[in-house]
Amino acid sequence: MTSLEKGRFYIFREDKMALQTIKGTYDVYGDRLRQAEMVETLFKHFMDLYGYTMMRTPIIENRDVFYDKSDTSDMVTKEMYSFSLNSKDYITLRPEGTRGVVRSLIEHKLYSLEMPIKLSYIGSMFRHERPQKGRQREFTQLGVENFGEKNPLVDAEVIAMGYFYLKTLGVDDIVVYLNTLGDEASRSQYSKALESYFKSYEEDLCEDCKRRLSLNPLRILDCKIDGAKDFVLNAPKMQDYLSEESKVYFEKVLKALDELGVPYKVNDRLVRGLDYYTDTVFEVVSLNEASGSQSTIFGGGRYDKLVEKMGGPKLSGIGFAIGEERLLILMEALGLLDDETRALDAYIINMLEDDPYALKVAEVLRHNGFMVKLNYYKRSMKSQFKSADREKAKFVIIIAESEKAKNEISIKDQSTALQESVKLEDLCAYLDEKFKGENEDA
RNA sequence: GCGGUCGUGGUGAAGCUGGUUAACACACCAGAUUGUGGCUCUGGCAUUCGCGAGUUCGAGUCUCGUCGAUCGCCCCA
Repeated sequence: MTSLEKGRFYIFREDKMALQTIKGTYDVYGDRLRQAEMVETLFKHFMDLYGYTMMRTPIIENRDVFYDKSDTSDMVTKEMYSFSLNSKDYITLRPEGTRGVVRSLIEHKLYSLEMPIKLSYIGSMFRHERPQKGRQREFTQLGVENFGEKNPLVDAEVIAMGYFYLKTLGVDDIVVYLNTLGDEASRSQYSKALESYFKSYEEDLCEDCKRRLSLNPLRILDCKIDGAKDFVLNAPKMQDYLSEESKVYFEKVLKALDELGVPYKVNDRLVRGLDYYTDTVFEVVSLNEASGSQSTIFGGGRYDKLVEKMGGPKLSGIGFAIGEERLLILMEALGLLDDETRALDAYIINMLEDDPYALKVAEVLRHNGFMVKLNYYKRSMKSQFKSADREKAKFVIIIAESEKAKNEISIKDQSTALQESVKLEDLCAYLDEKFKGENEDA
């Protein structure tokens, strides 16, 4: 076999695997796409209500936008899709949205705008993880970022916005968890205290926690294996390491949420995974079993040092991201997604062969705002009626030689089964009249 | 990255200890009904069981590999 033959063979059949989506990625179409767009449309509406500006940043960024030597999270250390085209400059598929927005904020000096700066985004994120329900390698986040004003009212507004967004979608079966990690100094102090405390129990820790001990001891607190053990429950408490300022700040956030009617649970073992969080952190968890083990619908927190760390000015920030696919899984379980195909206004049964006449009628109707499909090729009238049923057409229009000769069409109201003849030039007015009546009834 | 389960048509699936025409249902197409559907009846619809190799006289059924899905760990949205 020559290399050319081999090559051609390869392209067409030898490796069939090349013809499927890569692991953890999916094609989205039809009902599923409409549902996703519905969720996104409401999100954009909420952004208008709360004064956020939508933003699109590139899906690929320089690796350093995300990569930070001090960052211990798995996301940064082992889940990023990074590659290099010249073995020098590394490019990364964004694993999250916040850092791209911060990069943009710094690059374009958006911080000269009036504070707070409210930005939001919708887009694909990429993480190289083992896929499972609610966890894909390419997934969609709806996120918000709020910069430049450190104020408990801002925290409360951000959390409330996310909560009311879910409420408006009809989502319940959720719980909002809140915690405060304190400022950076108290967080690292606490972290050290935990490390030395757990050091003496090292033998009793699970394998994962042994690893966490030096990496991020806070995570031991919410470990599923060790979390319930006595020595973990008796570990030093965050509260004892918080500055008075942080405590007061957190109290104010809680009070504002009470005022707004946002239910929440304070969970002092809530530790967010990304290293840049400080002070207020929160997540919304689904209690529905359909969500499986990936039950966090959205999560976020305050990140007052991130902008500065990335080379920008001292600028506080808070934000969250919603996992769109997880949200849709929950909504489906709650029966909030409808699969209704959109009903057609009219379906044209076309008995003419090789004649654009019916197409012309369809165009006239479409130009007048009616949703129309038509039959293009020779099929029995019976099967064309079946198509009309499947499309849930409100009216069926029949066009054959006799109609064309008289310059009219036959039109049948599917709800009443009444059929009449209408002059072509009167068709739009006829339908307008019909639909007007229908709307008044509704 | 680790462990468990699974992979048959457009869909849901049957297929027993390997045996040779791959059930059944829904959907779809055609006809009965040559310009009128949603009921009924009749017929059609998987050269093939994710992909590849092996064992065997013979594999959808066994073995290995691989790809994918799923559940849990881990991680996080």
